[in-house]
Amino acid sequence: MLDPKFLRTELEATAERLATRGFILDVGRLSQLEEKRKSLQVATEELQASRNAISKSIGQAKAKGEDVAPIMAQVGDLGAELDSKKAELATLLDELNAIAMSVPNLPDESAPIGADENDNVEIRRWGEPKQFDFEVKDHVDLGELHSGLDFKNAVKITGSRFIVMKGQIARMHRALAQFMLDLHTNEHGYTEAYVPLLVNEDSLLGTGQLPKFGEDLFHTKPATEEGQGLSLIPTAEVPLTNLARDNIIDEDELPVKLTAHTACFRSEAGSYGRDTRGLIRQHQFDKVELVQLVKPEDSMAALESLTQHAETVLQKLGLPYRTVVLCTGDMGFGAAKTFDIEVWLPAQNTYREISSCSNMQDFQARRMQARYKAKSAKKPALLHTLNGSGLAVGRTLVAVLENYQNADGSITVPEALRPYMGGMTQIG
RNA sequence: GGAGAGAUGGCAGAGUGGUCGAAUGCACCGGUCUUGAAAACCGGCAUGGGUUUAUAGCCCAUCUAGGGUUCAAAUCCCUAUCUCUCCGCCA
Repeated sequence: MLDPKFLRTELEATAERLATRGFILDVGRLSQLEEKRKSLQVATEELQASRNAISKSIGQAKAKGEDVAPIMAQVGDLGAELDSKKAELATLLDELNAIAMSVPNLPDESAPIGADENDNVEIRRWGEPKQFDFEVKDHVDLGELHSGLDFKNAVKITGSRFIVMKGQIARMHRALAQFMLDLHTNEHGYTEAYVPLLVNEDSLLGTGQLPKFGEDLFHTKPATEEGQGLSLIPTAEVPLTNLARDNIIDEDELPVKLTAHTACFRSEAGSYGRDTRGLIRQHQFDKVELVQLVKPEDSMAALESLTQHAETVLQKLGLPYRTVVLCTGDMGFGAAKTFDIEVWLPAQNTYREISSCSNMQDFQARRMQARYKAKSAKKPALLHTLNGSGLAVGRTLVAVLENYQNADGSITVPEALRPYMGGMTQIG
């Protein structure tokens, strides 16, 4: 949620900045509603003030044993008038709030302006894609070769875009998650967390999945007036960031750095036919998430370090990657600035997204009322929140299988992973 | 699943219809005292919103949440959520 002041006092400038990300703000409607709100709210509050004053004088008169009938007469139909004004105001505020909750974050000045992913800007590369002197297999073929990836049974048990893993492949998947968690907790200063995989609507509103993107989620109940029940998390960003909801954190405790390994669930509505082969796009996948809660002045530096933390995973695994900064048109709803990390996939002969690291600034914090108290400050101020994948475990498995394959179809185990696989150096 | 009790400021905890946004204690901030600290004493200390040049004043709202009764609700009624105790069940 943007600072409501932007929508009141800097409406035109705000609309222009939002347009760079392809969001059209209905300036006319908004200023019209805002004007109405102002007069209606003032009128309502004045009515309330006079009602309060009269009620108070009734109380005082009664205490003195005076006759309250004349004062009671003053009340007249104040109540009815107040009720109708209140109801009118509530409707108006609901409408304004619905708009406010649906407006995406303002892009940071440093985000390149562009329309879509073609306008993203590569900022660095690490590692050289390995040259293979044989025809490379993709991870689906490699997985089947080792009886490790079983798409058929997943379809039988559940449906498409699910996976059954077995044997050494399943073990490598587990090893990857363990390796990532240990790296982030031991070397990058994150605190490991175990969190619920089902969350309530307040949490989803807080991080921005709701109200606009409910169809991307799995809900435990069909959506009704009463709600949609609990929802499966699309990312651990939701429970981790919501830990700060309605909290005032002491300045001394910042930055808060949290990591969690969870399953993530996405309905992938509207992505029919995209990445249908393999593990790239699943309804259920594992991810190690990184979340930071920081002071506003620290958030851009925190985004750089958080991105480095994610990149370190790929470096330790020896997987070539590149990092791009997303243009304004390609950023997520709540992000002010985002770096995507893309890992080299030899079978696709391209770099594919394996992590997305974003600075949400105070966008989520405002929705969640996640604040901190500085010693010098009189009042608590909104935190800045950041999150990133460190990394998507399934996609990392894909990258390891494809990048570490040998001519005979065997897979060399990356050195960093061996301690987590009982010292094993090769699969198959 | 059954029976009962409860939810108040950062924390603890008073308050059962009318100057209650809320006693008191702790914590916190400032001051006096002290070489310094502690103790003691004095003072301050909720949040959101509106209006406004103003983090000045004034006003509105908030005692888990949502409804209701009333001129007036922390206080009475209804519903939901959560917590605790006992019983049952259970990894």
